[in-house]
Amino acid sequence: MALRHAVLAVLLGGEFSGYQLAKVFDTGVANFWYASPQQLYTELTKLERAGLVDGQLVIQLDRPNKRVYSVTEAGVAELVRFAEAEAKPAVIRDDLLVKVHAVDRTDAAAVVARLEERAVQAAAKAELFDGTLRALRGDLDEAAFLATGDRIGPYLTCLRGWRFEQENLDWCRRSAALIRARWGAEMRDAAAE
Amino acid sequence: MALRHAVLAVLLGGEFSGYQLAKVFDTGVANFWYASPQQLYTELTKLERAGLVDGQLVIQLDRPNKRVYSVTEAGVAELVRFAEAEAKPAVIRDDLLVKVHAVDRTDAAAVVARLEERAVQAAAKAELFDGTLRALRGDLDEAAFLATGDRIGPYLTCLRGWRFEQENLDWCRRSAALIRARWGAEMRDAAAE
DNA sequence: TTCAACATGTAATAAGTTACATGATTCT
DNA sequence: AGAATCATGTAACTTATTACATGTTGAA
Repeated sequence: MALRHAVLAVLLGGEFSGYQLAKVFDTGVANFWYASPQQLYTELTKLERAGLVDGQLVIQLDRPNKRVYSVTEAGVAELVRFAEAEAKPAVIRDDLLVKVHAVDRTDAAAVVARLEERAVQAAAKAELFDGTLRALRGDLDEAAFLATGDRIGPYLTCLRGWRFEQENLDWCRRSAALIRARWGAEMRDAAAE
Repeated sequence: MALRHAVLAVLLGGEFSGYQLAKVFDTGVANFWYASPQQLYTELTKLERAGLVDGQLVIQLDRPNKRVYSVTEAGVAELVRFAEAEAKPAVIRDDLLVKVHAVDRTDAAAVVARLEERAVQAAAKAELFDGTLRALRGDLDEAAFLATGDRIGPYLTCLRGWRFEQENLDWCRRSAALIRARWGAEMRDAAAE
């Protein structure tokens, strides 16, 4: 009963097939929800049976046919109910932070490597979100778009995702540098062995 | 096989009972992992059977007895293996951002209310983490602590959590103000009905 | 004596992940 | 002919959530 609303919220932005949705959810939809393709296919089936979305077969000549979904009136009503309910605290589960938390007793060189990998990913995501924000704004500047644009919801969530990834990048770099500074000698010793 | 490492990482900081751990995980352990008490009790049982933690009964006169756990050598070895494995992308699932994403088609007043609730929670958490950071630093300033303190891992993760909550607070406030500005008239109309 | 905090679990259900399966179409 | 992308699912398994269940101790 949770993925359901995330899917409905994304489908407000237009018609999507399961495959297209899977790509959107794979990047984490501006960092607020992640779902696997398998989850999406089953969820779309459930949503359609519940009458919250409407699926239409699209015949394609240049590639395999697909089924695209759009939100029904009942689906919008469900989103309204959801908006009024209390928001649960966000669920965050991050492997990398567990590794950093334990760094003093494990393997500093390995943790630094993981931080650097994540930094690269964070930079890529920040740039991706930046592009999305520009596309949503169009010709308008941010203030004008937020005052007059037709859908500010996706813009606000994307802004949050963008800032999150920028902070992530900054934190990964600083943490890696600090760990290097403390375990530099040992890391060189280990490399020399 | 995921909560396991988060529990081990926290237990590196000392002995904890299931009940104490539950309180730590309830705040999200500096925003990198959330787990319910039920999960923790079952996980601790599994960890002890696997020999990764060691449980000791503590007789208490002033309150019910408890069982406190500490990480064994095998537990530390498991954390080292974990540190070297690739970090999975973080899982984030946030109800509130779904509500905001859909705000243009749902109930702006309700979403603003949820944003304000979250802002209060974020401010409280930021302050909590700030206190934790100060306690970890002791008399030292941040640079000195990071250079010479005996465990910087928990400090770095707490720093991340602190920044995250500050950003959260800022985003909630700005988003609420923007939504109010756009739907102010309608929100007043609805309130007047 | 009732409430809050301390303390620990089990069972049923829901959700999410991983592995398995298939097939079309385009490009090299 | 083989790889990449598009496209959609099912089944088995692992995790997480929710509901249930119990009991101690201290303070109001």
